[in-house]
Amino acid sequence: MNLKQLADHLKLSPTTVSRALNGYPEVSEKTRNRVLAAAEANHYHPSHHATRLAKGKAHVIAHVVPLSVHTMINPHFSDFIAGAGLTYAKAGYDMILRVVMESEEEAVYRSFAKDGRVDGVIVHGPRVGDTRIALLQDLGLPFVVHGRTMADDADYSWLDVNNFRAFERATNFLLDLGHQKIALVNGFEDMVFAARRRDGYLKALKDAGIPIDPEIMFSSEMVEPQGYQALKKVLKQAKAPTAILLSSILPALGAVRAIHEAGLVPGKDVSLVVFDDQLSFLQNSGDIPMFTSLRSSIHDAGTRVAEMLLSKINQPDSGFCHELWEAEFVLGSSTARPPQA
Amino acid sequence: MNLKQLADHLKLSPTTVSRALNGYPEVSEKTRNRVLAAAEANHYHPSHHATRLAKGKAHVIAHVVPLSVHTMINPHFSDFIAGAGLTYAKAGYDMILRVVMESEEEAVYRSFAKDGRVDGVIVHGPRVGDTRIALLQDLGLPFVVHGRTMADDADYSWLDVNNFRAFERATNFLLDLGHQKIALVNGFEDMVFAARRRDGYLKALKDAGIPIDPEIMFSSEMVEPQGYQALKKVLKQAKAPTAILLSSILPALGAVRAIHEAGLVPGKDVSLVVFDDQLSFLQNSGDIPMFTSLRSSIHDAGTRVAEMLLSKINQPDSGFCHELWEAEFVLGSSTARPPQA
DNA sequence: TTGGATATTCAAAGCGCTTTGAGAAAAGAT
DNA sequence: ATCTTTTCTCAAAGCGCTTTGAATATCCAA
Repeated sequence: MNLKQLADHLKLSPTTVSRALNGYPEVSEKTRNRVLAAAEANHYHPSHHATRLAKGKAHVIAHVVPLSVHTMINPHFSDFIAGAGLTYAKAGYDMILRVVMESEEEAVYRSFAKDGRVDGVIVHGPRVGDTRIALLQDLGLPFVVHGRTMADDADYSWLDVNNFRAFERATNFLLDLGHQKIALVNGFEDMVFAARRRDGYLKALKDAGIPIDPEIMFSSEMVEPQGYQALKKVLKQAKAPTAILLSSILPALGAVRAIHEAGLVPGKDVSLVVFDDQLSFLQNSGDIPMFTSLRSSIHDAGTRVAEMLLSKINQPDSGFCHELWEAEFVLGSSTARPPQA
Repeated sequence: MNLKQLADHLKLSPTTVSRALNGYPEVSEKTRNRVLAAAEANHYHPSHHATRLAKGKAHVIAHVVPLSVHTMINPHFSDFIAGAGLTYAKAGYDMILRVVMESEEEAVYRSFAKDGRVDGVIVHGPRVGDTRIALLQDLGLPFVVHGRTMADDADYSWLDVNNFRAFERATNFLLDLGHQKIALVNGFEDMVFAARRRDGYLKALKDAGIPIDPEIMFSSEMVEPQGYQALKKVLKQAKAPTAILLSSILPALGAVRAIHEAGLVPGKDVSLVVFDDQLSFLQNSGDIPMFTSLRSSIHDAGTRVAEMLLSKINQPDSGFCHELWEAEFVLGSSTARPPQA
């Protein structure tokens, strides 16, 4: 059943029926109720594509997910999506997830900008020297970035966590406890967030006059085995680090595993500080959480980024919006003074 | 630039341009090349909604993700999506992810069926007594189920892992090693896959004449703390289980943590067998994998389910397709004979 | 040279909705 | 009772594409 048929059935014009359905004021209450009832009774649902074509708006947001060599979706991503997706759904928007090879990403954005299938996109995980932002600005497709570039972040909207500060702070905390040798288990440092975290860590070390040791700095995919392998390597060193800074709970779990296997106790022999995205499936909570951490909800970030994009779409002329969230410091049971201090 | 403008610019009719672009034979090579070149040069991208309206097909698949009270997306889901999403993208389909509250799920399916916005849907995580399948059959919306119901699975397409067999086998393996007391850390048992796993476990115990002990059977969200808490509880029992069967690597990591904390060694004092979905961010691999497991790639399942749905959409009259995958048994280092055997 | 077959191109009618501009009906003012 | 207003309803023109059926060009054999 389409609009015309419904109109015929009601002996009304399509115009009136359309208006009644869409809540326009120039239709009497009596007629509106008749229309609404008939629509309900006949299971009438307006054709999505016809509506979109006529209105010129897609009511769709796209998340383009470039698959790297790993053919994986970052697990942090699923919580981000949960937050964003719920926001879209509430606002009557659909979310399309486009999984593409990295090489096709640009073409996808180009077609999105031209074919009107989406109203805007979210840019995930900006890399150092990322070209996507310039491209999107060029194309005029509304977007919000989760994260930001290393510089020039004034002329687009973004939401980011203060990664530099978080890691600087975490490092200082460990230094204050007396740790002198602190390892870093970081994500890929071509990602801006990881680069900033490294810089925060280096800044704190430098301020404390502690030399940098590349042997205890790791940078790769933030997964469980990453932490395991890094700790395996580090713990066998002559003068092993007494503290480890980790970029995610996932490698932290691997680190704990390696520490246990070495017959050591985390939070006693080796201190751990973790950046905690509050992944729903890896809660670090309780009265005394397992890990001392810097905490910032990636789920909430998803929600907020989605809101920012929707408001940008609905008020295209509003300025750029920037939010820099500070991670919350949470004392857990994974940190202590270094053993012989 | 739209089709008409492009046609005007080429001094051709929209008909011819459309045909040239879509590869119809009744247009000369010369003209086709002219059209293609002009489209390229002018960055012409056909309007998505206009195309869909005219063609009557959406070229979109929806995954409806009901959020339970937990407001989380199951992490297993992200790997499934990666596989499915890539398949859609290759076939020129879009994937929309609709995150909804459980209560709205039915309304969403109804509108999808009527408004033509999607060509088909994937049903995730069927529950015992699930009503979605009957609804979709009723609505005539093409769908494929990842998993299946407890009975009546002949009249719809599905892909499932033989969960019963996998857990029966895992239990038997532990029994053969000499374990007499085997705990089960399972997912929510209103989910069909979890119910089947439990049944396989119970069957093996029953065949071996071992009494069932509800005190060592757990059923909840498959996350890291689940395994931790279950093991905490179990290890303090007078006659603690010597082996644990776990439904996912996530709780298995929690279990390892609890075992370590108790001063015991996994794979020696306590044996673990895990169902391994081969989550990309929690690889259980290597020469000797950490966990003895039953392995079945959820990523591959996503790929295959997507293929099944696409072929169903393109050949609506083909029959139902059923695939039951057997999990692969992988011997790791988390199992041994029980301590004093 | 011509008739018929074949290869190309086109005008026009959808697809199902929204929206503009007008007209008819009802209500209020004089 | 007449003239404005205000309410309500409608016909028709899009939105940008595809597709049908017809028309024109081109080709070949007779």
